[in-house]
Amino acid sequence: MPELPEVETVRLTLAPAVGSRVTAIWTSGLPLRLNRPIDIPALTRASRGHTLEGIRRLGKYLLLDFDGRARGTVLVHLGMSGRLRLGPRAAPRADHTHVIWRMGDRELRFSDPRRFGLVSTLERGREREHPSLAKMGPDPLVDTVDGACLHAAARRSRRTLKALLLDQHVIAGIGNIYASEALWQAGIRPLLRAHRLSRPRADRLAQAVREVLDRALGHGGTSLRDFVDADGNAGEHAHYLWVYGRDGEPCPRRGCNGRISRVVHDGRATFFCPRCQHP
DNA sequence: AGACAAACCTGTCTGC
DNA sequence: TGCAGACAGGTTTGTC
Repeated sequence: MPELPEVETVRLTLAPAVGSRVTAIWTSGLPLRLNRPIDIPALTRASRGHTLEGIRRLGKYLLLDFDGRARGTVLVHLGMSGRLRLGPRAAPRADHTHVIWRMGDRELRFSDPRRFGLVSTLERGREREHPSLAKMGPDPLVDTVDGACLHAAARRSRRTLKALLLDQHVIAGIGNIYASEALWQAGIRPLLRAHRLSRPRADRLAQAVREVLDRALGHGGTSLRDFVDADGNAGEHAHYLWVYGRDGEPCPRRGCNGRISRVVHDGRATFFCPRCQHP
């Protein structure tokens, strides 16, 4: 489900929880990503009895920073179907709820039907020692992801550009939807070999990545099915997608009379216009 | 190195 | 109406 704009939308809508103290924790006991159980003692140490001081995002990961001697951070990844919701304690519990942080008369709840998500803990200042974050690349909304940086990564890779964009070690936060969208905006074929990307086209692609993510964030993210923000609202960006999920439809680029194609690459649906996206 | 498939799991949609 | 199969925003692991 969630790529960078969706995760950032969750982060922004979770802001009202900042300043709240966790009074109790509940977990389902079911394992999440990789069949790994949640480390309940570590989660308790990091958050119970502590006040949520702030929420950060690194790529598709959220980091919930708590105060107290432990200065613990709870790491959350939403996987494909994960949700973080903030609501009244009395609200009915959604199916597949796995973690609840009680905060006075409100609760922060993590639910995830497919259980591809992650809830873990780490020590503040040691983010980069966590295996999930250790090799994470720059984040386009926070760090500089420009043509120079993209070109440098591309020139030493013989993979396709789509695969490069999806590699979180290269750029953090792009997923399957926005990889196709950014390549369409830049007018570049997804299956072009990365090392053949010229510097001017790298500039265009870097610009496209930023614009695509910004635009989606402005719409509160893309809800194809599952995604909702912390208040339970769906994002609007699905109405504005140019190519993702639109195979057979006319290319939306002005003056282009092509039709959107769908191919499967690396086992994932990839959408592009064969007419205006050049190899 | 990188392509590919399978694995993790549930829900939804399609076609018969 | 039921059932089988395909497919889904992600990441990890293993094989070739």
